Amino acid sequence: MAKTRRILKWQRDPEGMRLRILEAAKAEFAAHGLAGARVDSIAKQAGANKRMLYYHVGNKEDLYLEVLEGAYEKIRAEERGLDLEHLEPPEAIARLIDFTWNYFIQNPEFLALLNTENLAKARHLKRSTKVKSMHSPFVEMIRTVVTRGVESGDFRAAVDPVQLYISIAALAFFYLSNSATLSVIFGRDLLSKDARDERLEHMIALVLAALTGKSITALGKSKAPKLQVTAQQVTRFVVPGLTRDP
Amino acid sequence: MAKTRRILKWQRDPEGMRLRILEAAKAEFAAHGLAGARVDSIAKQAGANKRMLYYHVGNKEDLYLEVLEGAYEKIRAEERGLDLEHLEPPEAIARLIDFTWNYFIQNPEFLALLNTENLAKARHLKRSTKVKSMHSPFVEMIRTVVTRGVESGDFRAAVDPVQLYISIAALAFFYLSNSATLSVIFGRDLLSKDARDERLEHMIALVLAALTGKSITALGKSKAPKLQVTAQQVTRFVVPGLTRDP
DNA sequence: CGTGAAATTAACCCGTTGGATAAATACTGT
DNA sequence: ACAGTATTTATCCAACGGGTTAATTTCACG
Repeated sequence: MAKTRRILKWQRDPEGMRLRILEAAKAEFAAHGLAGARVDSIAKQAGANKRMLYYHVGNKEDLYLEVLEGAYEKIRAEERGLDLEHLEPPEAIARLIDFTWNYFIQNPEFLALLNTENLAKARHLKRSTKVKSMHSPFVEMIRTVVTRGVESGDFRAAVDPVQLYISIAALAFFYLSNSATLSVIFGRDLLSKDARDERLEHMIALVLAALTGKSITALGKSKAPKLQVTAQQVTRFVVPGLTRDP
Repeated sequence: MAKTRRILKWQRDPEGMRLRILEAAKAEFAAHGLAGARVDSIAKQAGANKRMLYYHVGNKEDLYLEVLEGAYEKIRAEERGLDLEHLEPPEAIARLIDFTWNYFIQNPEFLALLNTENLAKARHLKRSTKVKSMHSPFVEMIRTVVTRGVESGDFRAAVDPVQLYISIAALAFFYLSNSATLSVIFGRDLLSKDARDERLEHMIALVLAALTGKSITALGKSKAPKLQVTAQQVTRFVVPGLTRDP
């Protein structure tokens, strides 16, 4: 026949479409922020029509909130998979730092989304019951690790787990989130493989030195020999596929 | 006469106008980011007309870059005023942390502007010869302080001054820049006076403990007496409000 | 004074953008 | 097959927002 046989034009795929929309939205919001994101751009990137966004998710802000919630869900899920219970306290902390670092490296949109939400003074997050109920397991993990460390004598002093958690996140987050401006200021590429390795080593050395009182190498001077837990060991242990973009 | 005597409508003030425009632009860009900022809003906030922005500065991006450069100029100027040469190494580091912390607290727009610029992958900063020539004096200050500290025995090991500089900035920057989302997540106000004091103490304790090897109180437990604090005590002391909201 | 440049205002232009409407097409169950 | 609903497409639009044009007013200087 002439009219019906014009090749199938499209097929239904609600879930798939929804996922593609959210994925595209995540990329767009991460790249341009909330105000800078373009709804049409998200639609095109999702291989869809703008109308689809409103049909499947809602308006721009709904879309944004859903993306944000998804981002928190994802990191919380991965956090739960990291059990530090069976490790010696210093190794547990090193592992925690290593995880945080690599998660941020592999999920740069997460950093951008958090910055965007903070620019908005967490306006959306406050309205999200979902996110507020997703507690990070890290605080409790850290608390028990620190307690164990103090009791075993590995650590000299106790730390508020929330402060430590924030500090570990800070050391990694700031470096990566601000790598663009910092690279310009310092005139060197902070995202090169060497620079990243050096940074990870420095962070682990700094925190462990503070906690244990033992000097770990030279506070993160790269190619250092392997006394105690070196960053290389940990890195090799946790992160096989660290390489990044072209 | 009826027509000429209608009270003076406006007076000339080029420099003043320019300053008010830049001040208003700083506030607007800091509050909404580059894409979210509204040119009309800046004009109104400056007590001016939109046309004035273009007359005195240039288009939106010129305006933004000028604001950004001004922000860097300001912090660099204050940094230069801080001489750490005559202080004992540990005190110099503590002073540096204290300065960074308080500067960030008193200039929150600076944090927002940096985040905005990083979202733009430092696109504007790269084009700014002005900023690229404004090196922070801190890196060299830190280098000499660390060297002195190692020689005097105050510090156990040398650190890359750039890494240390970034780490100090990170500990303060992340906490403040992300205080909105963190406050929601942890269910407590991280910007209260007590919380801020506690944070400052923690940062100083963390860095100095790592550098000197000596345990400074209990890694930043606030009003705590100088007895070695046990984990239980810390837990009880720090975590009263860890339970989550409604 | 009065005149010309500098500073400021008022009004308009026009592409963009978030959002809405309505029509078309694919599936599902019967 | 067929009806009814779920999904998708094709347009449309009113508001917004950056930028411009042109007219108006102030002031320094002769």
